[in-house]
Amino acid sequence: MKNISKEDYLSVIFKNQNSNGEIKSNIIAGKLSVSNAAVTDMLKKLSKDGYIIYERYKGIKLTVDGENYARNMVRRHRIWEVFLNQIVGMPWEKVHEEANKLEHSSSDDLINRLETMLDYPEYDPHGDPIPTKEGKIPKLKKHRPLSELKEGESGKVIRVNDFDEKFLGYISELGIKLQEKISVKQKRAFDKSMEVVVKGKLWNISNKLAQNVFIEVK
Amino acid sequence: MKNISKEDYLSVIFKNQNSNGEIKSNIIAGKLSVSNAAVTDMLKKLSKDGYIIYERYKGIKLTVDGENYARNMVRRHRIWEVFLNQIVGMPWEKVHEEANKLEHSSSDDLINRLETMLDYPEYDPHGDPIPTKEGKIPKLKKHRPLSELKEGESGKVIRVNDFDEKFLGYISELGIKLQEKISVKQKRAFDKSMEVVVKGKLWNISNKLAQNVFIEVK
DNA sequence: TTTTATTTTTAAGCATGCTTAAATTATTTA
DNA sequence: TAAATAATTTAAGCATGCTTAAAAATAAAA
Repeated sequence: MKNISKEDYLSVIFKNQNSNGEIKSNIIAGKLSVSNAAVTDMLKKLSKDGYIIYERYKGIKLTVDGENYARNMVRRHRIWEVFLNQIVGMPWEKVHEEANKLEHSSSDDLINRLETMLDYPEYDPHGDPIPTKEGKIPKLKKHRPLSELKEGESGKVIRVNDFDEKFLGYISELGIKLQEKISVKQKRAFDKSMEVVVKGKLWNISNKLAQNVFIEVK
Repeated sequence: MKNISKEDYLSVIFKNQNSNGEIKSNIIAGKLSVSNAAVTDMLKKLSKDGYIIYERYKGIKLTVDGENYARNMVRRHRIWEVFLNQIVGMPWEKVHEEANKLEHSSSDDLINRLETMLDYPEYDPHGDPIPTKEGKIPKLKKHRPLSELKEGESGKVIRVNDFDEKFLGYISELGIKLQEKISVKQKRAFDKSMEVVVKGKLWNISNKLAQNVFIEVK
């Protein structure tokens, strides 16, 4: 019950690193809602612990140890999400926050038991891939944000961003869920909103919403 | 993720208060493996927060608020234990430690969902009663420690102490579990050890062990 | 290239929860 | 009841993880 903060920092670095495996301390502060000073503090500790390569004013990069630790945290989080959703019956908009707490407080043994019970799921309730015990991460099918679909195009929801409970609650009301088909009827240039059909119903959705729903590319 | 220590202190006070609802700071330090000074520190905080009545060098007593908080922690702990044991299939000697972590990291909503799923269990895997949402605590049937049974007596196991994983692992090897029948064949005065029969097998057990297994009184 | 703006770090400080050592109060025992 | 013992509290200090304000380094714009 000691490394909650460290674990959160490592997760954020892992999930937000760019294609070169780098991240700005800025981003970390934003995602964790702490000051930049707090980030600098923690970077020093993580560096001393051997989890990141860090040089002041320069880049931040996970070491192999850090990558392993972080990937395991992501694994723990997503397995809890599947468990809460499928076994406990908790709605998908609630599982993220609950898993955020549980991920720090469970043994690897428990996580592995849950995984076995769930028959080794590859994706969490939001469509994010679950790293295996060995560190493999299932590939996501090719996808693009709903916001980039053109008028007349349609496709299946393959992933949604899980950053905000209210966002997820809202799209649930529209009938949007994984594997659901969505068709774009009309796009309005001036505010980038769009009219879409879900389960036969027509909805007007904002660009911000559409940016956070991802459609499988056929 | 803030009140882990406070929650632990309240639980310990709740579970170890005497019949007048009092407890010595001594006991708390022992149960939590911290110094007496740490206990004094925390008592001041708990008092300031309105969870206990506390006067230096005098007694320690839970307020109504403190009692409610503590009882709910015990509820959370024991519901997790049942869940881990029955749904996840974790052996009883492991659930206590795991629940010790999870109890601080779950919403009341999750606890209530688990409880519903389990169909409102009254006892945890060690035979301890689970307080209801409303704060009612199921009555334990009358029982006494196995160590107090006389030669020739027998009865069913109704509760075991869960303080030590190794103890539980050991008695599992002897076939001791809830509802199991135990007969006392012989008692040795010099070290208070006893010979007992469990599932047709004869075992020699120490007084210390026998003090932590409780037998239903007919 | 120099100025301006942004990002990052340092410095000082705070709350939490722990430690050991010394002092104080309560309880036993002679 | 007085002395010895046990329990409890105070004092000083430490690590963690955060804050704001000021300083330093980097990146962007003129």
